[in-house]
Amino acid sequence: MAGIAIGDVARRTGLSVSAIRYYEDMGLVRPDRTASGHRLFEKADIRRLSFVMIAQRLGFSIAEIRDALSALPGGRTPTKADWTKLSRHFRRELDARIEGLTALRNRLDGCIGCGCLSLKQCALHNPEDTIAAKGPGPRFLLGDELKD
Amino acid sequence: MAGIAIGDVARRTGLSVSAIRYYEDMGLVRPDRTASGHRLFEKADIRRLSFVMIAQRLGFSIAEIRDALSALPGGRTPTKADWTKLSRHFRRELDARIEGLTALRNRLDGCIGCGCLSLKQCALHNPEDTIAAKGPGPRFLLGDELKD
DNA sequence: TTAGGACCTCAAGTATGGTTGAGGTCAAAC
DNA sequence: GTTTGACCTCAACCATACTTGAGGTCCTAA
Repeated sequence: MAGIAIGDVARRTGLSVSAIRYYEDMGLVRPDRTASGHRLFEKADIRRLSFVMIAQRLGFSIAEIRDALSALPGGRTPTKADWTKLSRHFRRELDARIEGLTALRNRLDGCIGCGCLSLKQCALHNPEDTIAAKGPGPRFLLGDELKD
Repeated sequence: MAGIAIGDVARRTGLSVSAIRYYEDMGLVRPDRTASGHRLFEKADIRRLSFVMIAQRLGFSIAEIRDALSALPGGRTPTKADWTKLSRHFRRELDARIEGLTALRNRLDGCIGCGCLSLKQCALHNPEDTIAAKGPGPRFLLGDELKD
């Protein structure tokens, strides 16, 4: 077969056509082209895009997903073992995020207990954590000199 | 005392001046003004902003935080009990998110086991979940008719 | 052969969470 | 009294993850 058109890929993944084109721009897929410029996808691309959707749902950014996908073999169609390896990587990352969030929640418990939520002794005052904080987070979690 | 200037609030919370002004625009704080237009904050606002920082770090959006803060009393300075109540609300939300993420991770495990990651029988194929999916997520998690 | 849908590119718009800069005012120290 | 730093507003800009629209081409079926 000669390849799958973008509309068919959209129907089969549930993605929008525009999102798929965007993912190509972002380097997540590299479809072939017909002589006239139409994209031609392979079945492996559908798996690839499904993986993108799952990873996004797990909270990973396009950039992170692109980095992870770059670990897939270039020359051949990825095997089940390749995908398993990739999934394990995400599983580890996910474990870390859940752990970080749980730790933060437990500290929030401590703060509920003491009612402080803004004192410098607060257990939440630990800006060095690498939790789920994505994007330009607060430079410090809590201020100091809060003696009210 | 006559109130705290925005620069002092910034120093005491670790927020930038521009972020504090942005938070005012978003309705998270409502400082008084001097006759000449300068913002005057109260100590309670510093606690409020500290709470905003914590909640952001826990992954909540400005809109969610604003909604939560609207539960605080309007006429008087919030008491420790008011803050505790608010924290418990966030704790419940956080529990739900951790739970959702854990469930998703466990399902990912199943998929690693079967190596599918894109088949319609996959346990990850459940678009009805209310997990950490924020923003305009994928309309479906996985496509169908993937028989490769 | 021609109508229609599906495809193409590129630019601009949406939302979130801010930062940065221009242009101007205010207040306290010297 | 004037200068300096902190404050003010408003508009524009950054990144992320896309969508939407304009203007045009391709392909298939009647």
